Amino acid sequence: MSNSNIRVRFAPSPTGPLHIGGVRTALYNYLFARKNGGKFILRIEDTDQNRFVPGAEQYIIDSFKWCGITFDEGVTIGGEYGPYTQSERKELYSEYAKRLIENGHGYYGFDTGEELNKVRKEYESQKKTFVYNAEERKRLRNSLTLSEEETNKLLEEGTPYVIRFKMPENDIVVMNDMIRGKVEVNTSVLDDKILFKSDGMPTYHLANIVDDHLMKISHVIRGEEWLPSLPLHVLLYEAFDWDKPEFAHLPLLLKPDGNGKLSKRDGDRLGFPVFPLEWTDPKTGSVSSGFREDGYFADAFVNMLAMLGWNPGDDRELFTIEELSKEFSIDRVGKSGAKFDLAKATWYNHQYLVKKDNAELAGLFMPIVVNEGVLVEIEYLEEAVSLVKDRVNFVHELWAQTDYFFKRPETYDPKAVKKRWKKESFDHISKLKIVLAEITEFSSSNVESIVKQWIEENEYGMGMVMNALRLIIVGALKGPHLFDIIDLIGQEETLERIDQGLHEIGRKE
RNA sequence: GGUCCGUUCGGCUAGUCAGGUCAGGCCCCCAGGUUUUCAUCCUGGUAACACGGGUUCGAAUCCCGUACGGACUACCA
Repeated sequence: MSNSNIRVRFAPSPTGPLHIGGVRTALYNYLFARKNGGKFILRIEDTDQNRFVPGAEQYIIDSFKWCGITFDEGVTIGGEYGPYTQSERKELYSEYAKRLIENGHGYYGFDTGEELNKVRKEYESQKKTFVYNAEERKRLRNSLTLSEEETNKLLEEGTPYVIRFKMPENDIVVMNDMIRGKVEVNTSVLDDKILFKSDGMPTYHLANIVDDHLMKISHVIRGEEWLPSLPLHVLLYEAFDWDKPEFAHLPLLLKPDGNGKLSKRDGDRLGFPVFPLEWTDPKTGSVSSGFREDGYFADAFVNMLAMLGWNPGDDRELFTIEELSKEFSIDRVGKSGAKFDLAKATWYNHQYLVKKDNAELAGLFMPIVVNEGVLVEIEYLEEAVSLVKDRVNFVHELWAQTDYFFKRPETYDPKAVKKRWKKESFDHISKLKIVLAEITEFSSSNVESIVKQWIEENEYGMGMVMNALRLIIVGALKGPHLFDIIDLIGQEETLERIDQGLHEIGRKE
């Protein structure tokens, strides 16, 4: 299926780093566009001048780049519906706000923030909630209660004003959500939302509708937190007499323990990232961890995120972003919130790590090895990585599993010594060293067959000798197939480690 | 408080729209097996339809109610 009229957008506000819930929303938009042959647009909604955070926009762009989520139009790439930053479209919005006043769907409000707060407090003290609605607007300072002359006078004097939406009274708004189906709301519970602020900027509601219309957005796919404002948005489209896009409200990403929306605090508290990339707050200097810096692969991260709320309908769980682009469908997005599960995220990373080829992993591992003060050939690293990759989840865990490939044991695990270093061990290993020294083809399989044969001929007991040998080579009872280790470190190193081990551990009484 | 949304194993979920297999899979956890060690791997296991009504021969599935949870309720998005 391909439809060039399908156009979706992701419209973040540059108020800070993008949290993984936002990344998932963007991902679903991206997948929806790809699946349907549509266009994906990145628009920056920076209509709140007070909350602007330097670097946030760049962070968002960098995050998507890391994830492999690309845009067809938008900031930094352009397109025929630009500009794609709302502050650069400022002039547009007042024009549309005024159009609403002209056609009777909007009005000027002259109440100041302080006045309104005062009223709110009064209501609160009476245990009532103030809402600027059809009832209350009759008592407040606006172009509905003021005469036309008074209104014009105030306007001419430069009195600060806002433009509000004139919410219809007692009307049923019927909406459709692609995920939830039919939703109905009575307008009498809605308020007269501000569409245009006294600072000359539109609010989200106005800017969003105007831009979605002008940018010919066909489907609005966004977080569930927007569902309560859907009636307003639908009414706005109707007030402008514009065609409405389709709406899909995605379920929220929840904190792993308990309930509630996943937040930055949960990450700090439970020790996992909630942001794709590390973020340093420009004001406080505080650093928030990122999935990338924590060692997650971008493809694993994207896969994990995609499956939090969507599934293909069968048992498959591993998908590249390209595969997701072919399979994704809004129909298969769930209705309920999904708790972020760190264990599953780790599992995903493991799956991708195992699938990566050894050369790539060795390349990623090299800086860590160098940092440990070890100089080795990349080929040697590849061999080591291939032997242990299935026992780690992250590249940074590789060192703990491979350090004995690069340096001789500094200690010999006391527990292991106690358990596996028997009276006969010194004698066995001393003799075995002579056998090993005589082998000319020092390959894993050849050494294995010679050593095993030697053990059997001498009736020493496989476990007895092998554990002692492992202890001497590795320093502990861990690691992959011992003959693979011996093969990799080589004959000379093996013999030297035996000498060192015999000397260090000594005879057992 | 009000409005809206949601509710299947500990977590992610399939199954719900078109009622009818011991409610399936993955992660986690537990046990066993393989192994010279650890890990991997293999096998098996514990474990759920929020509750109460109704419709029906039959309900996780349709309807109503209740409970619980969440989101929203700014001149923020």
